[in-house]
Amino acid sequence: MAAKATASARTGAKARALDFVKGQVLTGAFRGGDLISEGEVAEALGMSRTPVREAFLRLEAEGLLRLYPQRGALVIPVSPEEVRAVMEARLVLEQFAVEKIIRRGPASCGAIADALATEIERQRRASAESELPEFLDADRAFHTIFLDNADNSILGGVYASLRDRQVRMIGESALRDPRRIETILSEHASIAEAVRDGDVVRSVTAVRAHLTGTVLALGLAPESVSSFTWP
Amino acid sequence: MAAKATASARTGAKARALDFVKGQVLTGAFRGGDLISEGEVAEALGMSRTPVREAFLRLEAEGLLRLYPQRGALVIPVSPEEVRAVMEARLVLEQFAVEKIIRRGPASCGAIADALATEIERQRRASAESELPEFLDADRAFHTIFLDNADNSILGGVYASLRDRQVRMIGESALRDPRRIETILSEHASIAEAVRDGDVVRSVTAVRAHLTGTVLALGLAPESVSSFTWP
DNA sequence: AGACGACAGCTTGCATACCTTTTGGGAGTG
DNA sequence: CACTCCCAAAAGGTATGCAAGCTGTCGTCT
Repeated sequence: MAAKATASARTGAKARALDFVKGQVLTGAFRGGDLISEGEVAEALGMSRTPVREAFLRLEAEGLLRLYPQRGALVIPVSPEEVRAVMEARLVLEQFAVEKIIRRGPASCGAIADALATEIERQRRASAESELPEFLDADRAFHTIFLDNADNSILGGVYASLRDRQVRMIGESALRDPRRIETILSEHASIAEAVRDGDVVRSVTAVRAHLTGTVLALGLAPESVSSFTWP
Repeated sequence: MAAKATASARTGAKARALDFVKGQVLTGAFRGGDLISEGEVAEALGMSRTPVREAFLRLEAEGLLRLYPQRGALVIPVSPEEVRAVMEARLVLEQFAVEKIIRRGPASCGAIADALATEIERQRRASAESELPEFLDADRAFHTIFLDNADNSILGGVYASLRDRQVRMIGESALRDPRRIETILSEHASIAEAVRDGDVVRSVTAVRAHLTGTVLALGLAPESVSSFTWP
């Protein structure tokens, strides 16, 4: 549900307001701690407060804003605690999804591995051409594959909102280091390989290692993100 | 700080609308498949459409309604697939929480076990007096203890919304059988005991068994709810 | 100088009015 | 008899107006 950026004109003012505010928050144009008002955004977009109001409400439910009565909308500042919680949640969900997919049998493993390989290739190309947005989108797609194929729309929806938040808190900061990009590609490849082999333990381990790497790149203590310890 | 005796009146119309619609959906007064309109609810509550609209929006985000443009709000019918997804998600989250809590050490295990025991006692009393709402509330409290103590507000929030949905889909149907109540109490006791002992494997196993029991009581195939298979 | 209080400006909360879209039924036609 | 077209009723989408609440400030009193 996150990627409908360009469908603005046709889909009513509400969607436009939602995309706009969400975009501003995710890209950091609205910074954490900022207090924004409905009228402000409404005027900027040339619409009335009503659609903006609905967008605010939605974003509050998604955890990006906090609405203070009669005061305004606070862009929730990213706390280290929230980063930790998001990464931990991602770990739990991805671990679940990977294991479930693999246990479904070798047939589907192949298909998934193919999909993963496609995204890795896209990411490699983006990396070579220094297309950061494309790289990030491919990264998102890569990880989304698991949850999209885990046959659980509820957890899939939760995961999507997690990714939104993570994009915001991490941004490109963790990718400043070119070596990090290489590492990501390599870890992704390991995951895809383990999935293709249908090896549950290796796949889960690879996912854990990858996310732990991200946690480290964010400057957090790896122990802070506990989860299932595995056989 | 002031008393909230007049809570329903003091809190705005938005909250009243939200409580009303949510209540109607959860209790089944609005049935799955019903198409309700803003004006309808607004008139019933003696307020304008605006607060009702906001309530609808919120409930859509929570997964209870689906808004069709220019048509109305559909009360999402409970599909077997959704029941399965909810139970699977609960399993994933509770398993995560229990394991994390126990790994924190014996000290906190004791405190948690005490809290669990309190709720079990409340449930036992409610059962003896045939206070079904009280029983359900204690059940909710029992399970919520895990997620509330797992130090992950994000997953905690997800879990809370899951419980809401489950209440709606299950209702009291699964409790028609008095033997089921006995089973629940016994399974809860097993969980609390394993937690007190700080035994990870036994605790997780007990949680799995309990939720699997619920799945069975709902008439679903137990294999349909896959999750981590454990050592 | 410091503290207290009233006021001005901004914000949201809710109501109301108007516009657009959807849809269901009825008249007319093949 | 079935199909199509058209229109009117109804619902949501958006805009706007007004009331109420919170903040910060400025002036006055002690």
